[in-house]
Amino acid sequence: MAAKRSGAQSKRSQRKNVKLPSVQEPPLSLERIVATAVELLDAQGIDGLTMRRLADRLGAGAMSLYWHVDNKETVFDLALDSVLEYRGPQQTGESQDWRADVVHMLEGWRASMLRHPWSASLLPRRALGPNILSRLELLSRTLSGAGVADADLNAAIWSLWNYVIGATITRANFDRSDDDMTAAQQRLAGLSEHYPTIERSRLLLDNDWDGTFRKGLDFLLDGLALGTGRDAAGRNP
Amino acid sequence: MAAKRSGAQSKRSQRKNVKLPSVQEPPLSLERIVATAVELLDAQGIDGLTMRRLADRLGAGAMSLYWHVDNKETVFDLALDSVLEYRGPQQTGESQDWRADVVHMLEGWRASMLRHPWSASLLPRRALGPNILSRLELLSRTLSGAGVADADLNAAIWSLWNYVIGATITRANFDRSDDDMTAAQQRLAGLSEHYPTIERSRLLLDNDWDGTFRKGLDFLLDGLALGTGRDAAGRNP
DNA sequence: ACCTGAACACCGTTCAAGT
DNA sequence: ACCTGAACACCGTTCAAGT
Repeated sequence: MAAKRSGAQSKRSQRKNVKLPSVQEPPLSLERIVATAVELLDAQGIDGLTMRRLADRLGAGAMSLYWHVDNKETVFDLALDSVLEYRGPQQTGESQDWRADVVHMLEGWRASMLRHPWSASLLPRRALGPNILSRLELLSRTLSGAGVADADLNAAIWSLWNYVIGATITRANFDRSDDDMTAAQQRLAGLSEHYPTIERSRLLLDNDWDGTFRKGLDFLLDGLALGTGRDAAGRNP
Repeated sequence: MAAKRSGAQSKRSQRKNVKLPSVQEPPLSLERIVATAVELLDAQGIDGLTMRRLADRLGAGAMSLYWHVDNKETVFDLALDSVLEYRGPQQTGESQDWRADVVHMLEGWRASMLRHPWSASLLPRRALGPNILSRLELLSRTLSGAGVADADLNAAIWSLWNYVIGATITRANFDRSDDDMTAAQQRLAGLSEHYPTIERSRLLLDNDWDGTFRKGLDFLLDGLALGTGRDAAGRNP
């Protein structure tokens, strides 16, 4: 092994030694790259994904990835889409409970993203892949079938999108820095004259994330259901 | 269009020369650092903020910042909070239109973040600063005064939070890569057998962002208002 | 067709040193 | 008290070169 004599300890050469020659890696492929990228993201977070580190984990030379992939952005795109995998609604027949269908799909979507906490923050800044498009299509069809007026349809879909995205990003991030939250609440205790209401309701200590997600979703769906009966213009202030 | 595409020429030495000796910079201070960081973020986006670049723009040596600031994270925290500045509700007296108050505050919040498109994505992953806490406190008080039951209060607040965060992050990011959206819609055109509903409703071409934001917010507030009259448990499926 | 190391132009941060 | 350059351990990506 070419000991590179780097300035500090020979951590690098040690790493090289660990790669046993008997365990011969399968050849690189897009699938392996993407799967390993997801592993790395799950383990180290969004800043932990490094082209060099990824190649290392694949047992490949640092620059080999660039034959399979244009750049790092592409790796993010592929990893994200692979994690949002969605195989349509379970039953093809007509469901009579549109609301349950919507809740089911959105909770599943949220769960997928929480399994890979880096994914939610990534989603809004990438182009929409086929998997999220499928979810949007299902949402659209379900709401339309439930009686949401055409003029309201896009706003309805985006409002659900916004809600899910916002909830999941918030949860995924607070999850990682949990003490931030309790620290914030404790700071609040000292400032109860400034923030008496959220201090009293213990807003920042509420960690029934699933329940709160569902409850807020119900508010939103209540509002959507309200509109289904009547003309879209006829809402009274 | 500033020439972003500098091949390998003497950009660095040129930059140094530009710093005229006659213009003598005021001394470094937290305020100047934060203000310049916001400028830089506005101009170059979240990846454009670099400790070295920031110091350069301040006319200071690269490492001078570290005397005023612990690390880059701190710069982000301070820049974010400075952008969310909030001076409470306009009038101290009781308002009789809680709904207008909520809409007003949330639209202002969103507008602040859209003026600094990097801020929305940053917000959920940082500790909550005093400015957002003020907004949450106001929200809490207003909803409570409007008759939202204590048991529903936190879910109500978080649902509005989620909605605003999700909407603003989505908008800020689609804004920056506008062609992604039309590209996606054009891809859709070729795949109309897969996504007929969102193809028909032109979901991805709807760029009345403000109107859609308001409409979805109204759905959510409709749902919240629904719950105010009666017991929280008495919602029929 | 597939993989590689060297090299370039960057990063954030530490540290000893300057005024 | 405030600022600095050199240095370290990293980055993403290009390129010429290897098989």
